[in-house]
Amino acid sequence: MSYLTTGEVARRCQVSVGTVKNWIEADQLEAFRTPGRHFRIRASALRRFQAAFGFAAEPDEGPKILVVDDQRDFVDLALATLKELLPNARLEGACGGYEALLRIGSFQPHLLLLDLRMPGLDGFEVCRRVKESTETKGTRIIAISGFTDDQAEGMALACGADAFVSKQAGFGALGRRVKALLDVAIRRTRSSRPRKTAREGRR
Amino acid sequence: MSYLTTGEVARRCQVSVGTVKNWIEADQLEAFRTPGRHFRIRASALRRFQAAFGFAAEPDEGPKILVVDDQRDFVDLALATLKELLPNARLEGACGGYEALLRIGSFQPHLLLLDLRMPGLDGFEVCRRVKESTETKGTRIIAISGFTDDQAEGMALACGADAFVSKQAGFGALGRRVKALLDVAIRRTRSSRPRKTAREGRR
DNA sequence: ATCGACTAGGGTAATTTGGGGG
DNA sequence: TATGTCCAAATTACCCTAGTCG
Repeated sequence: MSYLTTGEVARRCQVSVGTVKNWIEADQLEAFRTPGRHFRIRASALRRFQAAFGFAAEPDEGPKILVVDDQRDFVDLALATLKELLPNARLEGACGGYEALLRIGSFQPHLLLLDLRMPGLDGFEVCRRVKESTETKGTRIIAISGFTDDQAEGMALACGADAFVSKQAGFGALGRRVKALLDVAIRRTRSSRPRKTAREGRR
Repeated sequence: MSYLTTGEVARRCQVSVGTVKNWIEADQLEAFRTPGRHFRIRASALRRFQAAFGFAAEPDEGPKILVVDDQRDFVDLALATLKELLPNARLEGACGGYEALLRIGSFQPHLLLLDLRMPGLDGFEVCRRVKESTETKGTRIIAISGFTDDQAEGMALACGADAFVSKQAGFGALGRRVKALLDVAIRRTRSSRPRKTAREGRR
């Protein structure tokens, strides 16, 4: 959360990396360098920059959270509970791994609550795929398991999960994890400008 | 797609860039500037503008087609070929079943060209899931197989595919199928001519 | 020490700006 | 009044290789 690279700034401002470097060289954006001459930008410096140039972020509509479990009961329960904990969050649910992938694409959540043990496409695989795709790799993932299963935790983290919580820990613990990770997930942009835009402008 | 340039707005509204700048200067369209004084328009601001001035909210964008195969070679080939057959279609590709599900969610194509034989998550399963979800069940699917495999055709149709084409039939046959199904998937496709700036980025 | 992912730096191409005038 | 067009200069995007990060 504290220091950003030029690429991360570029994604947030929807601009190329070279442009960010121009801004830095023109002293419009404050930055310092690592010993290897790579730039680092403080989050506070970026906020000042954005404020100065009207690069206001989208009116924040609140974080998006997707709950995934093969049991619809648990999904409903989690959605209801989270709605109280995070009144301005946008919540959706998916039942099973296949539906999860489809919905991740359409909903583009900041955070995923992902049950590991699901028939068919399980949480480990979902985790791997989400972190593999450049479009969705910024999505934070909290892996959930109903078992006290040390192996599950290790495997989930190996698949790219950002945290692991057992269902036995209760929603209090889960909620705290969610809040902690949301701070990171919102900042870490999911770049939505992969295209070489503007040239293929047709219609 | 949160920030747009003047050129992108101009294309969407079918006016020239200068006109867009006039709108901005007249405070009819909200915008901010990059440090280099280039304008950026928030997508939400453009929506407000279009609503306020009764701008047609771009009904005619052309069909969206997603090509799915585990071999990137085939995906590239299909995209290049379809680009000629359907100049105003928006084309994207996905490599493998998992990436396909994610991209179906985000791209929301009208039509899917789906290879059946893929390692991991195969085309049959993708087919089933797409037709199962209420959000995506309207997506038309052309199943593709490299084998002359009568079983594949029957299985694909059982999984919900709308058509089956063997790779041996060639792109001509595939293209005809695509056009036929697109008419069903989209009611009308108004062809709008790009202005004289039709330019291909090649190098 | 290896490895993948990312960055710096530069050179070039493409787009945008702003103004003046159809 | 609103919009389309022409222009030079500025800004931004894209491409490459060597080097850094973790």
